[in-house]
Amino acid sequence: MIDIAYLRDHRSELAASLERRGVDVDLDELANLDSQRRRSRFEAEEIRAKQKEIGKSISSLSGDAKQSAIAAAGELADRYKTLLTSADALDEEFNTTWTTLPNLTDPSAADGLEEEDAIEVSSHGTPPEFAFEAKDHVELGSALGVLDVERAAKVSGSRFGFILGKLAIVEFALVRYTMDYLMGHGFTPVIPPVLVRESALYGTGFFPGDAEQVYSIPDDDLYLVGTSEVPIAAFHGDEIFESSELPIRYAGYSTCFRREAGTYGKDTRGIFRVHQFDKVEMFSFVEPEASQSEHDFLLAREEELIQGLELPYRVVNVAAGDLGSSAAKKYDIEAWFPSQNRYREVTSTSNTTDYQARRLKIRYRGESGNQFVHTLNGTATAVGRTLIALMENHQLEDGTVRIPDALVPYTGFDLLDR
RNA sequence: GGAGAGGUGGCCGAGCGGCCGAAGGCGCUCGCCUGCUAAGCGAGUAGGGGGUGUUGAACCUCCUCGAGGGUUCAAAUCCCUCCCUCUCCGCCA
Repeated sequence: MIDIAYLRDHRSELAASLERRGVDVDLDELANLDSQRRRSRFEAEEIRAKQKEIGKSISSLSGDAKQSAIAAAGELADRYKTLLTSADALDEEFNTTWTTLPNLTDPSAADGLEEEDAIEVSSHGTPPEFAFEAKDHVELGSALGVLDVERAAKVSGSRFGFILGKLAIVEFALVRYTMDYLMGHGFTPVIPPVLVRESALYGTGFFPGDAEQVYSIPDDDLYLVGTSEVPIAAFHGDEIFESSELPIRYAGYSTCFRREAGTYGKDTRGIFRVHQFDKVEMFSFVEPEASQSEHDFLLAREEELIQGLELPYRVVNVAAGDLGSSAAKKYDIEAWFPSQNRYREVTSTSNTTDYQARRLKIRYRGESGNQFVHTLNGTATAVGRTLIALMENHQLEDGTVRIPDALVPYTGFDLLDR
């Protein structure tokens, strides 16, 4: 959630940010509501202070004086209760709207509302030219017996896959490759819970906005996370760091679950868009002054990781209207997918500034008192899509796949074959 | 799943209707002292909201002793519900 100071003192800046995202909110009305709720709370507190003052004197009084003090305090207590109720109601009314507002938009985020409005920042490598009829990952994987989406449909429905044999080993290799690399850059590996309480999703900004994308376990009031960003961010909820402890960086490995509501008919082939996949996610807690450089740092890690896999890719600056509620700025890395003849997202890194920290109450002791940290996240390796990119880009004429040198120490083989 | 115990400040731990946002200890910070270190002495040390106000001073006030309700003029203290932790038993990767 955004600092309320923007509503009170920098309203035009806030309005401009919301407009860039295509969000329509009546800020004047919100500001009125804000001052109303503050006035209401002030009135309630004044009454309460009087009530407490009389209350304190009661034990030292006796007789009629005592009785009339109790009566007076009782009357004030009733008034307080009424005033408090309306102050609470106003707070709730205000928060209902305020917490749905997306983060302030970084001025350097690309303009536009759609995915297509993203601006290419750079590109690396060149798409492969095949001297033969290239296959897509489903054909390659099925023929090698390492990928089975048909039986997955039988067992679990559409948008699932079985990963088998050597391809499963490639997953483990990718994860270990990624972890080794990130540990060398100060990240602590984490395997977080994938079932979380509602508060973790609310705190990270996925609730209430994106609730329809999240699997729920109603019997136990738990939710399956769509990314380990959720449990890792919430890991330090309600904590106050010493500034000497920052930055703190985690590399979380988890399965991710996504309902993919509203994507019917989109990316239906293979395991490009599935309900369940594994991912290594970077997550940083930093001081506010450091968040921009940290964002660059995370992007650099993503680039080095994908370069190590010898995949052609480009980096795009995501458009303001496509950022999601918590990101102020976001870069996507899009790898080349030969079967689609275009670049598609494989990783993404967001600077969520203090948006999640404010919701989760994650602070640090700064020189001017406690303030909110900034949080950032970035995909290190999204296993499913990376497996596809590896297969499709490094396929050989006989339907086998070359394993890039960086992975061979982890796979123990240099060719994905039967 | 069954039986019991308990959740208080960074940590340990007292308090069981008002003088308690909370004794004491540890830790930490600052200062003093001892020519290092250890020890010692003094002071400080929870978070958040609102108001007056400065612009990164101060003051006033409210809330918070697991969470949410309730009783009372007054709740860390009494009552209810929930959550969590620990111990024992059972089951289990």
